Amino acid sequence: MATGATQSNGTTIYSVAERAGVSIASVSRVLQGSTAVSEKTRKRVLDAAEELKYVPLAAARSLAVRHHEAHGLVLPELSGPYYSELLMGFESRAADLGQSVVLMLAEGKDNLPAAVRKLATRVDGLAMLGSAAIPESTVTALHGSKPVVLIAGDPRTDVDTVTSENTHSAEELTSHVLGHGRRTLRFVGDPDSGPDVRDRYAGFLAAHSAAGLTAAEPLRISLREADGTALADRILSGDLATDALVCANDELALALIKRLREGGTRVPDDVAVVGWDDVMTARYIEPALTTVRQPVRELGAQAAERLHQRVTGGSVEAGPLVIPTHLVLRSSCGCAPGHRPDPPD
Amino acid sequence: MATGATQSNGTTIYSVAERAGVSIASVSRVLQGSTAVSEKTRKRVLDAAEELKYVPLAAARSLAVRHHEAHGLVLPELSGPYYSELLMGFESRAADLGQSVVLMLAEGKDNLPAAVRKLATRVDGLAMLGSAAIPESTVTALHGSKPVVLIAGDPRTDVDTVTSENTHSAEELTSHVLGHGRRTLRFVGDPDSGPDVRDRYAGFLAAHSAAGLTAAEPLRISLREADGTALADRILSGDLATDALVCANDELALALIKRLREGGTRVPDDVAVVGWDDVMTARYIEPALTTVRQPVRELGAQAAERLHQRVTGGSVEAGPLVIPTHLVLRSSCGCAPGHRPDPPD
DNA sequence: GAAACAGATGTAAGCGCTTTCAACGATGAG
DNA sequence: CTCATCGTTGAAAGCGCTTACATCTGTTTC
Repeated sequence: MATGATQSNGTTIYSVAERAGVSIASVSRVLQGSTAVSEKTRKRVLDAAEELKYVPLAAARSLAVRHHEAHGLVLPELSGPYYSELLMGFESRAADLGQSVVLMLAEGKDNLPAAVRKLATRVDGLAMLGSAAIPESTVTALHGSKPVVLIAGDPRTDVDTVTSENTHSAEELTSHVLGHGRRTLRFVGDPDSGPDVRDRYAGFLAAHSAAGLTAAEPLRISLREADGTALADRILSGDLATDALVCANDELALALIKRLREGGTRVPDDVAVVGWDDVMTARYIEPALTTVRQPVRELGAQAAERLHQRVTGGSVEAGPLVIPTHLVLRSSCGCAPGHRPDPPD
Repeated sequence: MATGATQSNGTTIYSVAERAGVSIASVSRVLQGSTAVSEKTRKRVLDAAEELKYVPLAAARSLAVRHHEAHGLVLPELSGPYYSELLMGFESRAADLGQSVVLMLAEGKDNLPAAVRKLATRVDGLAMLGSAAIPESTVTALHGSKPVVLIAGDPRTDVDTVTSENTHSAEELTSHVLGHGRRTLRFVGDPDSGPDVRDRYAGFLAAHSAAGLTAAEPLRISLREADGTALADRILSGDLATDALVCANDELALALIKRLREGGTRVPDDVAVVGWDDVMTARYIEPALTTVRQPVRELGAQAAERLHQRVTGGSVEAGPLVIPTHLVLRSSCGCAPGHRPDPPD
């Protein structure tokens, strides 16, 4: 490593052509595996490329063919399993479709719109999380020049959207808790913080009406651990009467359970707690967390797929795409432990 | 959405120039914020670009300036917090340096070397995890044409490497467990599965020699939950005598604790269990897991930084980079609960 | 008032690749 | 033997952008 011997060696399609004793057109042809090329030429080109350690310049190809063969993906951040799963699904499908993925994390960018615009510069289309805090104006502006798909945002008709089902599962979950005889349920999370939480709250409400009950106001806190812990303290102090907490995500539910038990409250006996997402910890905590499993990976894959359809202009099955979720009953809701086996991963 | 109204509108630097009544050179200049341009021209260009919804084509710029302004990153996959953290660190630093990141996940690619070569085509340099299963030959071949940095692999001198400290912390951790009076420790994980595990096992060994003890053979299983559970069953069956398990990662430790306790074994009383990584669940499980915290995010950031130095050919502080780790003592090792507060996140 | 200069702008030459089109040689049919 | 045909190949024209370099205008200086 004494000398920076590494850098991009300046071999181009010309060097290869020369070495192989053919024209650049032929080199291009064999490298693209495209049109007919004689076996002899093919071999000579391949050998030359090998010897020269030729690495094509994607930019040049992109320029010539006028597309990037890359999808952009904007996520808020990556903590927790949710975004990771989504990303895995997206990357995997994108790769299957021959697309690279260039990733951008919103967190920490001081000028998000600018960052997104820059991203748009090098991809054929981009997918972004509804929660990534991209200004609406930026979204529509982009959408004016490149295909955009929104993930887990509000279904809408002017832009492609891919979301997972919220309201129905939330209603089902809430009804289940009600079925355990609980009556003073509280929804934990701020319905105004985003479409997901809003819809889950709507399901919470719906379950109450269906049972002829009226639901209490939501406990509007952020979806982070610290806020859950603080809320648990309020409950422990007797400040807040409840026998079941329906949380907008698992992180909150987990924090609540942990602190509540530390404070001597029995879960689920004194207060049941249910979450949303089915993160790994949900299975490990005592009591195991009843929650809702989202097919997050599938969500990502669908987004990549949809985007690709738009980019290639192929058959565009329009309309918002909604992916179903399902309940995972464990014991934190009041079900007997071992009541049902965990579904396989 | 009736018509695919969306696609890449064909506005180029020429359209903008025409609209603004200036030359393309001027447009380029204001868009790059480069050379002096009169205030008047600047405004006209900006307005024109705005009206035309102009989105530059990164490929054209890349071709002209002869670099991509992008870093490639190859990870094995994304489950668990480790790779996510790494990725966040990498993306964040890369963004600070003005680089896009194009991500590739090794998992599921049938032809990895080909995929990596394709990636190399569109970035200025690439970072990859030592554990991503890239054939050595591919690495060196790539390294011949673009800067490469290896993350969490073996420190080496022919390629840049960024790793976190393993052996020393493992020794410290093991000594700590020994200090609790445990004597039949078992190391859980396969030292041959990669440099990380190998080095942790080396520390395990070192601690034993330092105490004048001889260590038992490692329990060679994969780092996944299922294997941990299976191992716990073996222990429960009395098949394996041990009073402390030093696990190669948290996932294993967690699975072990869970199953062991389900089986009636007390942790840490009957058998202590410690892990590595400090994943989120480590704090939630009962008993809270003693483990080693890796500055994973920093690892990613350093990789991005190092790569960028290589790419720009700037001052190349050569040599492998090793980032320190530190013990997080909780109660699964035998320390009294509440023994020490969790460090803040 | 002319010369010298500085700032702003335009002209044009690539950057490395794909792809159309024409040219070529070899082959088979008539 | 000639002509059409076919499979291969090469020449060359871009793709949209950056950036020397040349040009032009308006100042400043003596």
